[in-house]
Amino acid sequence: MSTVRERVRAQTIEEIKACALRQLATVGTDLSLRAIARELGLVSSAIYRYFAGRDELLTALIIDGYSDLADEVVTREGAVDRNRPGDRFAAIGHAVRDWALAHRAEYALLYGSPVPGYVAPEETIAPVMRMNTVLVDLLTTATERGTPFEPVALPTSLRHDITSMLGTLGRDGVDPERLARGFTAWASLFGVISFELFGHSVGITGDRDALFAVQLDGLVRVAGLA
Amino acid sequence: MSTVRERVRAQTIEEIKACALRQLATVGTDLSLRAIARELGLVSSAIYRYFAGRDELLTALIIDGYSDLADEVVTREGAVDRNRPGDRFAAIGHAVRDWALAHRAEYALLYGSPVPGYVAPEETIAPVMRMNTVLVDLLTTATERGTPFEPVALPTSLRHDITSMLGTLGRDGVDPERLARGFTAWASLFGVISFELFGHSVGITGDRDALFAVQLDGLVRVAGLA
DNA sequence: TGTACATCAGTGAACGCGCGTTCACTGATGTAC
DNA sequence: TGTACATCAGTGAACGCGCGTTCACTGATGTAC
Repeated sequence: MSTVRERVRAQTIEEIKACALRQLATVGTDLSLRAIARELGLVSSAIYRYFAGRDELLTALIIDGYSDLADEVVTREGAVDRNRPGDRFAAIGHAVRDWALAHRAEYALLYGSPVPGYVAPEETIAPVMRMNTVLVDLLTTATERGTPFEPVALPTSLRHDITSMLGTLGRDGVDPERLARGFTAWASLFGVISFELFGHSVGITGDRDALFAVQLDGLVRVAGLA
Repeated sequence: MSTVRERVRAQTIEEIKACALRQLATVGTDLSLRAIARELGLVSSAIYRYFAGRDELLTALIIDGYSDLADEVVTREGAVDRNRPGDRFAAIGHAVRDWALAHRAEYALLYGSPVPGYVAPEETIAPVMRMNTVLVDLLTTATERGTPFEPVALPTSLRHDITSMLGTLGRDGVDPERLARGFTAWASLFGVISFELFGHSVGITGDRDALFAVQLDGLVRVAGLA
């Protein structure tokens, strides 16, 4: 192990990413390698020792973002009684929102408009999956415990697709109807958070926390976990 | 009325905006005045006869976007029985989604991540208000008809803020609880649509229309309008 | 209807800027014997 | 422990590019008398 060099290298990579995030926070999604190099006291071409180009850096940021968010969500949700899926959903909701408020630029990168010209490579799938798994786990528990949920009439095509997806995940036990409801709440959660972060909730109240708590209560109901 | 000149001018303005939209669709939010001029066969400085700068063009696009969307929503919702708030909400939902699918770039401009460095001027408030009014109108009808909704315990600060906002709008009749529920469904609607458009719903089903219909059904329930 | 003047669309050159990426290089850090 | 070589971080100059905005200008369209 060529420890010294390797440790320094890993550290520089972290510095570059941290700097990129700071830039995202001020300038938005169009980040500049030259500006990063400048801020780090490097010459612009030095960045290429660490990342093959702009897109590779973006990919690293996205992967880190999903991973960081998933970590947060998993630990916060893990602190709640496993047998109370509604509480678990609420814990997830608060975790996502808190993370989003603390990492606005990263949140926008993950859940805002796609970055023009950038196509996410396959490596990003795994960390996204971690997030999805949290939801599916919770719905699995709800299924096992027989938590009642408001029924939906799924058209056969949809029911078929969802069932086969659940099969792929090894979760045949979960009702497709329950998953449909759960996914609606899931997408809604990000909608509610994006509305707050992107400035569409202005003028309603100054007490953002209270508003979110009430909204989350509504979403737990849609998910059929109240 | 200097008709000829004025008509040509108005037409050129429309051409510039149309070209800008086409650019947004391919390149994303960072639009280039030079590229627009090029495509229109103009010299880059000519644009300044029509718009004071990039930001003014962006503002025009945003205002047009909200207006166009509001038009669509208002007409589609107007075709539904006034006395069925649930159906009205569903009509709104479908109208927003159809518009979003047909105007992806514009939708991202309005409801995606904020454009870095751009602050929306006051002129954008009015068209946004038209959208909000559609929701409030619907909730007013629901109130008048006494449509039942799932109760929420609003903390006093929130209840106070919402009540005073309703007062400002001249809608004192609407319960703050109902508005909270309605607004949750409203934000959720955009969340569900953004999820689909921004690629977070991949892998669930190919039948997007069916999925949305089911999700919308869930949202009508959150809104307490089922 | 005809002329003198004002308005305004569009030109073309120039300003100063920042960007991503390449390339041959220096010099320090690590490795093998 | 000491030397010869390989690896690799960082340099600095250069490439070709596109951008927003300004300015003094030409020439056509409109207006007033």
